[in-house]
Amino acid sequence: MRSHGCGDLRREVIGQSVQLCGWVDRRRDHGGVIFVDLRDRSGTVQITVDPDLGAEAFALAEHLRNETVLRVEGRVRPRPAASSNDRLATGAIEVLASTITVLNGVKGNLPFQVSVHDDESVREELRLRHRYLDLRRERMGRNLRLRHRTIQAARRFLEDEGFIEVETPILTRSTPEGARDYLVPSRVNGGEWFALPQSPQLFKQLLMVGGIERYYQVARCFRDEDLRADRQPEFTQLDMEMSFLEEEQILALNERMIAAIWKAVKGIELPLPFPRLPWSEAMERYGTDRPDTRYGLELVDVSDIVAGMGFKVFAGAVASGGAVKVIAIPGGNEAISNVRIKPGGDVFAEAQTAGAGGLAFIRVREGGTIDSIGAIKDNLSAQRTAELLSRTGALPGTLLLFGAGDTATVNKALDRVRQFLARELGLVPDDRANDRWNFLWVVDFPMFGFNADEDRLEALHHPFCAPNPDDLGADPAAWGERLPTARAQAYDLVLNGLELGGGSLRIHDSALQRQVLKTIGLPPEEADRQFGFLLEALDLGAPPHGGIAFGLDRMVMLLAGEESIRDTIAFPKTQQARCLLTRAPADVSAQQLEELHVASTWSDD
RNA sequence: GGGACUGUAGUUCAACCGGUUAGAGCACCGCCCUGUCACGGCGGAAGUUGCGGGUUCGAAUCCCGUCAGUCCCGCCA
Repeated sequence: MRSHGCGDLRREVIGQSVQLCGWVDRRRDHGGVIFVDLRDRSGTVQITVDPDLGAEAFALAEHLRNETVLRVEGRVRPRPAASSNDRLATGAIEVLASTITVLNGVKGNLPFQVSVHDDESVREELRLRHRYLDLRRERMGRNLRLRHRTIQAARRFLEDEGFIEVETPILTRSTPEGARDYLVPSRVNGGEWFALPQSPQLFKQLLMVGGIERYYQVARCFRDEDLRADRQPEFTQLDMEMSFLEEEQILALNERMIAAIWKAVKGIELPLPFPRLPWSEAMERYGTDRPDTRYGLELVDVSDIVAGMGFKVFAGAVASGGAVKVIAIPGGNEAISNVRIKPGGDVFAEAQTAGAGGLAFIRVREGGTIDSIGAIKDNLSAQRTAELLSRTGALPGTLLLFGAGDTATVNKALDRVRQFLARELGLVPDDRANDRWNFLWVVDFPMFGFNADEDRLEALHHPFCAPNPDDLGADPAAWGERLPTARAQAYDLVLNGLELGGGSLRIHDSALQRQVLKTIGLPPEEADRQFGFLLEALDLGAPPHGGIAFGLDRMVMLLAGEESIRDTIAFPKTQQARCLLTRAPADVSAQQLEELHVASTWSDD
């Protein structure tokens, strides 16, 4: 049907007859001569239609509309010197058309412009409803090719490292913990349900028990939770698991894989190894387990300094077991007005969103004097003031913003404020030049976090993470006591303040696995019912193993410089978890439900 | 479940404090144009201002409700 790609034509083929297929990107009709930019996935080329050299083609070209699908036969010739276009890869040549065939037309109006020259932003609702048109546009085509190159780079690397790609079930069983499951009723086994996997976690561990040793998968995962710019109900993980490796070896291997991907996709040599930061230090200095370390504004704990002082917000927070932490903003006196810190201000709003009651502040003046609200100023001794300035390293002109309360809220609020101010003050580099890809391993996560709503411990990653043996001790009798505060051999890869992936060494001892399940409140009989297959496998020669999973959509998003993973997915869903293209989800017939032994309780009220 | 923003021609946007016939670019249709490349020129058609209700002499504009999209909180091991 065609001999060349439109965008592949160069001087080398001058004089040759070519056959091209593609879409009309634009048409320029000069009355006597008509230019048609023909576009296929390789690019665009100018088709020149001259009435003297094909009356039929000319008559047809006079009424060609954008996005009409054409086959063009013609001869490649150099453009007149003055008409050469060096902004176009094919700009030195053109194709003089002898025959034009319309393969398909466009009926009615296009929902939006497709042309490569049209970078107008289009309402996302329309882009999603006519996704096939959106995919024809430059941006989405580029993103999907970039996604492909990302996956290919990972596959090449993992192939060289001896990994094999194994598919795991999409229809599996629902397990407790974690996100809501998408459920699928079983017709054959009435009243019973499959769940779509939230991740292939258990299967990849079983593959290790199965002696695969090195597994990976580009794995679709499903979670029935509310959406965000970086969360879709179905998303893709680059999922890996390996046997007989220490934690450090796993990190090193994954760093090399990330470096290989960045090299292949961006042509960038990432410096290895990536820094490692213990979780506790991340929380202390940044208030989050995925800090953006491209800029300062670190959190400073001043609880001990303000403990027992007359300002009750500070003293009370410390007395009730919480914390008082500070962000010191050099030059903040100039940059941030009181109005912005007080109720109604944008900085205040950031803290409030995170659950903080407000932000206390101190402005550092010349000669070690301070300005603040009376309640703070009047209650802060010279001694305490000096200690504050010393600990925060605050010079004159510095604004100190305080968070006070329970430690989790303080961390959360100041983390938000820190990120907000970094953007406001222009501290976040918006280019992604070499050194701006700020990778970081956060290691030594705790095994558990406390879920106040359910009044129980829950796994911070998932309940199959292996605890750190140093924290656990050798005596199994002490496990129950020592586990709740133990660190896990778990790690997250953080890039510019976003979690790119995470993993852990896994438990390969059934007694320890039972103990962990018990710790999160799963009674033994329930553990056996839900996870008996895993516990049994662990007893039948499970090797030490561990792994990691990367959020592929998010990785591609960052590589592509996009701000939503929807722009890296061919057919994404809206925030209401709908597919605007197919109109899914949708009604099914009563007969289908009956066959599935399902009755709907839904009502519109 | 909650908060915020957006919705005007096929599309991207405009329309000031509520006041004339809701405008412009691109796309579309017609005519002109032989070297453009986001071609150019002339003309034309195209609107349930998301939908429903209310306030008002008068509503794209104000109010209430609703639908859709987006961002965020909750939620997401």
